Parts: sequence; structure tokens; C-alpha cells
Amino acid sequence: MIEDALKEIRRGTAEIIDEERMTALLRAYFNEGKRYTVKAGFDPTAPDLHLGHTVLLQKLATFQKYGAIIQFLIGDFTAQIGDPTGKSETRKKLLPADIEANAKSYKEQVFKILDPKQTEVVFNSQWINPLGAAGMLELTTTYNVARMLERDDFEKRYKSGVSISISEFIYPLLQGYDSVHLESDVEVGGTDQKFNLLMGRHLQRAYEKPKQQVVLMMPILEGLDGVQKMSKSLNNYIGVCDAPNDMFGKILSISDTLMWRYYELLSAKSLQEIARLHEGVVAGTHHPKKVKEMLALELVSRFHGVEAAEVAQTEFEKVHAKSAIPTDIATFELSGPLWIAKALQECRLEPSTSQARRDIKQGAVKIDQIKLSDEQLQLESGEYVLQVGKRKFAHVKVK
RNA sequence: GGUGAGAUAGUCAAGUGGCCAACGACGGCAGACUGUAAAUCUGCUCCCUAUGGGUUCGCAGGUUCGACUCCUGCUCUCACCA
Repeated sequence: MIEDALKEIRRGTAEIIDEERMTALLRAYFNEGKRYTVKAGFDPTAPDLHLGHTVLLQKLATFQKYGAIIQFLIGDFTAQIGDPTGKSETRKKLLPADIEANAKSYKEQVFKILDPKQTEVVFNSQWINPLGAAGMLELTTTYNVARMLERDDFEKRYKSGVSISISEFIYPLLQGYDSVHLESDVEVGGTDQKFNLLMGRHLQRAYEKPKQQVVLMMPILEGLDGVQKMSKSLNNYIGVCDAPNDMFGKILSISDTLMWRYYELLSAKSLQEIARLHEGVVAGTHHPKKVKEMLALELVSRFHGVEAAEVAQTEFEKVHAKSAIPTDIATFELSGPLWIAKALQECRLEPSTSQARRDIKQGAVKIDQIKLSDEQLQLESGEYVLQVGKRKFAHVKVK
């Protein structure tokens, strides 16, 4: 029992520090029903979650299965500093109203994965603000500059002479102090957070807390390209709030190799089940596409419900396998007669008429399913379905 | 503070008086192939109803028939020196 739990907890992790203690926590839960706390920190500035973020959430959900109370920490105080990546040294102070709104949006997204009954949402300004100058000073005495400079990005910047502001030194300390205040048993974070996560252990000792948190690090999820990390700015992400059809399509568009990675880090299926699927594909008894569809179905259901997921699946089949026209497409009303290139631009299928012409030349444009070859075509009044490539559709009414 | 180097399209990066809307790579889009993909191959990749026109190569001027390429000033970045 404990072994199984440990296996699930270990699944997909990059590193766990202090597995012994983790085992002890689980033993106490299974034998005596003793609960323990797992902390995870989130930045209140970005409530738009994508699947990369949900890797952590998924792990937290696993913990909830095995007796954990999640301390869902919103770093409203630390957000003012910004985690020192060297990019943005200081950030704007968020208004309380914004933080509240963001927190609300967080909850909506997060509780699709986490059990609200076993989750405490906390804000670190609650205990950091009362700390005051004295408390802050005390905090800074627990660490020294030389060790602070061990942190990778600090070290690099220091060596190359890029400025590091004092407030950036405070960030890891505060994040660690959160663990002191919350008396967390476990903290979960990305591998990029290692330094900060360890700081929690260090400070718990420095403040003479009886326990030191277990640190569990999750790898960074690759984006749709399978190489770079999933991120909004790289536009290789699957957003938690993506429409079911988009989400389904995006998941099906990942490579077969990447699919297993997603299974490991995102699926709620057990490791055995996944292993069985994998063997099936290798042996040729399972079609990889079918297996990928299962994954897409599972993930879309998680965020939009089973029904919506099934609709997305049939829709996907319809559009891609049978190359039919999707059900829901945007409608535009334009006045004609209208040059086709202009119409494509107006419907936002193309960024410019120049691009539209190029695509027509290449045979990428279809009107009512029929490939268009005449780039001079004028649309007379009537209704048309315009299509560019495989995915972009628009319904046009020309008056 | 001193000296030197550089700023080119989404990114990297050629070009150093006309052949330049600007080599190439990556990215992106599209076509073929497929399982929807991935891999591979091919085409396209500033704007404009367009065998032409317009606006681009840090910013502002100047030289020239003609400048991304030369000159002057400005802004910013980097490297070395102190």
C-alpha cells in the first residue's frame, strides 16, 4: 500500500529530496490516519494556466489521494519582487482587487483538478506583512551572500557583472519562510525552483521547526513542438481554458513520442495501465492514434466534461478524417461584389491580401470545398464557406 | 572616464555604391505523403488587384543620377582598458 503510493508520488518526478521522510509521512497516514501538508506556490499575476502548470497540480492531486492537505499558496507578496530570473528585476505592485480577481480565476481552474475540501488557499502577504523590519532582518541573518550566490542565475550574473538587486536576494528567503510559517511537510515545485525549495528546508531548521519539508521537483513539460518548454510566449501551449475542439486537436497533433511524456505527467491513469498501452503500441495491437485519442479524451474531459470531450472527438473526426466542414465556424457579413483575397483578409483567415494570393496560388484556398485557382475571383452575393489550409474556416455572407 | 566593435525583416545572420525587398539558417504558413500527426520532400514567407507600384536595413540629416552600403550628428548595445 505504502509502496504503491510512493510509486505514484515518484512518478514523473525529476528529483525527490528526503524520500525517507516521505515514506514516514505516508506510513503515519496509512497506519494512524495522520494527515500532512503539501505546499505549492503560485504567482498571482498569471492566472491563465496551461497544461505545463497542471503537471504540478496533477501531482498535488495524487498527494490528496494519499492523505495530504494542499497548501495552495498564492504569492501575492513575493510577486512584488518577482522571482529573480534577471529579466524583470522589479515588478509593479498588484492592486488588492486584482489579486482577488486573479485568485478567484485560479480557483476556478485549479479545482478542476484538486479537491477543494482538501485544499487551503493561502496568501503569503498575510504573514509576511506582519513580519515587519525586525522580522525581515532576522530572516536575513539566516543566510549569507556567498551561499546565496550559489544559485545558478545569481552566480552567472555576478560573474558577468550584471546587476543583482538586494531585493532579489530576499525572494528565496521569503519563499522559504512561507514553509516555516505554514509548517509544510512537503513542497512541490519545478526543477527551476530547486534553490528556493531547498531554502524552505534550510529555514525550517534555522527557525528550529521540528520538521524539514520533503522537496519534490517536477520536470518542465515540453510544449507542442516537443522540444521547448510549454509556454505562452512560445505559442506551443495547450491552455486549460482552450475550447474543447482546440484542445482535442492540439493534443492529437503532438508526436507519438511526446504522447508518452504527456501520459506520464498529465494522465490520471495508473502507471500499469500506461505501460500496458505502451506495450500494445509497440506490439502493434494498439494503434497509436487510438491511444492518443484516449489521452485527448481524458484531458478534455477533465477541463470541459465528458460530453464536451466526446463532441470534440466526433467533430475532429468529421473535420480531419472526412475533411468535412466543422459545425461551429465564425460568420462574417460583407458587402459584395468582393475580391476573394480581400474577403479572406476580412474574415481574418489571412493577414494580408498578398498572403492570400500566395496561398491561392499554392492551392491552399477552398470555397465550398472546391479548390480555388482564380486569384482574381469576385464573390457575388450569396453564402460561402471559405477555407485556408486544413484548419481555418469562415462562413461568409456576401450582400 | 578612455578606446574599439556593432545596431539588417519573427529570431539568428550575410551583404560594405547599382544585379537588393535584401544570401543563408531557424521559426511560421501551405502542398504532397500519412494516422490528425511526427519524420521526409516541395513551395512560400514586407505591403498594395500587382509582369507594375509603395515602404523597409537603429534615428536625423548630407554626398550621389543612384546608398543597407560613403560622410556628419544623435540614441542604444557590446568588448577591452582604468
